[in-house]
Amino acid sequence: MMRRPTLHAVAARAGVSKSSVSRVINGEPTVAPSIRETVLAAVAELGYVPNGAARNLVTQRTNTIAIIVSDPPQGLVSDDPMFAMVVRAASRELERTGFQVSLVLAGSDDSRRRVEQYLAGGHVDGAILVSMDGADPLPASLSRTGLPIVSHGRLATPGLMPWVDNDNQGGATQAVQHLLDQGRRRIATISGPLDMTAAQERLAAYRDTLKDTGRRSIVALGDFTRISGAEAMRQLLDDDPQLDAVFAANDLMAIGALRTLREAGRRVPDDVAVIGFDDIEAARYTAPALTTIRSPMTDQAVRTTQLLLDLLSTGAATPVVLPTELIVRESA
Amino acid sequence: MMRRPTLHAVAARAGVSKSSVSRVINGEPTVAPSIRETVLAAVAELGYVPNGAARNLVTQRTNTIAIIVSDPPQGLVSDDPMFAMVVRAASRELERTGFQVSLVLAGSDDSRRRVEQYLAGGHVDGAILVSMDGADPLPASLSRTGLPIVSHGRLATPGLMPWVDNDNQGGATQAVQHLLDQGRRRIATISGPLDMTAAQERLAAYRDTLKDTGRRSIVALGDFTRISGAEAMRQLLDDDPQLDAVFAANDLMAIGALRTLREAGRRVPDDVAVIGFDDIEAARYTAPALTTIRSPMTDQAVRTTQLLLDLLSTGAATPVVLPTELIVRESA
DNA sequence: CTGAAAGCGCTTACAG
DNA sequence: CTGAAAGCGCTTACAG
Repeated sequence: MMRRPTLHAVAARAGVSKSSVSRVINGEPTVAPSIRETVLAAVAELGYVPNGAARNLVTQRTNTIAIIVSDPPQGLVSDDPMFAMVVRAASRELERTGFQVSLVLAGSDDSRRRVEQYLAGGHVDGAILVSMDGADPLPASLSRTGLPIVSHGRLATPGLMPWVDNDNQGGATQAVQHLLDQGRRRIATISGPLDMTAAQERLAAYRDTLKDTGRRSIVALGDFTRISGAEAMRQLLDDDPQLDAVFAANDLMAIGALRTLREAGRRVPDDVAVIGFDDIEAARYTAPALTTIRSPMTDQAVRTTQLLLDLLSTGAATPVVLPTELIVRESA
Repeated sequence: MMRRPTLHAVAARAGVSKSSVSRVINGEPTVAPSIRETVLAAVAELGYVPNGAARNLVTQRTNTIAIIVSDPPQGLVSDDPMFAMVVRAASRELERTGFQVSLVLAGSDDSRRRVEQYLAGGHVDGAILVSMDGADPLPASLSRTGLPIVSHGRLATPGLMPWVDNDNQGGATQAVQHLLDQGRRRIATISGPLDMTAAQERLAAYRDTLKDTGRRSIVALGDFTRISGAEAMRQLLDDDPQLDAVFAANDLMAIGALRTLREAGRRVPDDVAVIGFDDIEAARYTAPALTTIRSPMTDQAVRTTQLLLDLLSTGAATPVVLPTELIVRESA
């Protein structure tokens, strides 16, 4: 493979100094038009493209941002539309501002260590962290690198870094209140894994809202996947055959619950009302269509990215909470 | 922000030469144990991490692989489980072998140009290309960079680079044959966008299989999204109210078709049989559960990655086709 | 406006 | 086994 042309080669070809070539390449205004022209011609002829590593080394910048997804072993990330949303929205946003995206999936302890090395090695200018697990050591260790980092989602430990999240508490309250307004009496919930802040907040709001009306909580645990929702629903039906409503902490689990209810011969919403959380695309295609809480996921990812950009430029940024919205369809 | 320690600082601290520090860092065996120890101690004390840019510059390697997703404006990628699968499987696989992943979403002409610059700039050692659109100029232009690149999915232009794909033709034939075996007489199809090779191959197999039995084709066009499947189904019902089966070229469109059929009061599979393609997770949760063709998406992504690794090490690699499997559930 | 020179932080022959 | 020196390909003060 032929070696790619360097700045030096371009300078020789154009008959000017390397400094001048560099200035033209970087669009500096202080270059005579005649020089600019010959340089540009030489660049085109040789097919010159600046070497990234050399540039990074001297400028101490990389123009790349890491998206770090702390993926628990069970694989939250795998099939969750959230993952694609975040990656896509963030990466579009970053591209618009001239950044490259480096994606890091950190699952094992081992890979977590590598992320730290990676950030410490100066490979990126900043990072977006997606870590839902409250027990995850990554946020703390990454924050110690001193690099600008923002979190997509509130962190269990406050003060580590700025974050953007949707209003989990408000959304869950809306959901349960909607069920209450419909006259539902035995309202169960399928919670997400309790080491995730989003799951904690949604469960707490469910509990508080019911408590205010003197009703008791009926809780089954899932892990935000469809299958876990189906299983939790089965358990709920065993525990309390009389229940007439379920609030699933996300749409995926609601979809699983819908399947179990169908298999058990319960009609939705006639026998049991079901409400989810997130308003993923699939919620419009379930039978019956899923009533849910819209959490602005794409928007959240965009805001997270913007927050990072702010942090990068001003050095300061404050958390933001995005409002949710009740979307009434057929299931409740 | 304090400047991070350099090799030089470690050498000074340990009282040895930079060469020795470098050797220890890189695990070279030709280092006296005593030196190794003092160096390691100094590294730990100072919290030294090698600078990536400097390393890349001198070694002419980056240890990073780009995953380039050529995302058409309509946003194939957005909500398609395929996207997450590929990114996830490839990135896990690459991490295991010590590579970083750089994710590039190339939609616009503008961003396509930037990808080329990025690759030409020596930022990565190789790339995985996900480009479904047969008219996409990216495969050709990227292949010209001379970098090792493999394609996830067969390319319209042969010979550009090695690829991995599932057996679209075989799978579609299985699907239509299954419908035929059930005694279905008017079998329609919802095709994917015809500039994508997967859609072309699936449609061609549908046509060929029907032609062999003297039946006529009934085709509606979608773009691989749920909504397009719902719309295509509506049109199909208008055009031919007598149809008794539909082969959707992917599961997402089949899910859309299911909704339209439900709204139109058609029972599935009694009135109309529906079969999809891909066997995404959601196919198990539709009502009725979706009969489909399993295309090993995760497997495909893993194989694509391995192919790239082969190419990187041996300089040669040949295309691979993965077999599909009929998964019979309730809808057909 | 232009060029010569220094330097970014590493690795790697080359002597010893 | 160890160290001094050159060099990877750029940018950026500094003179002129």
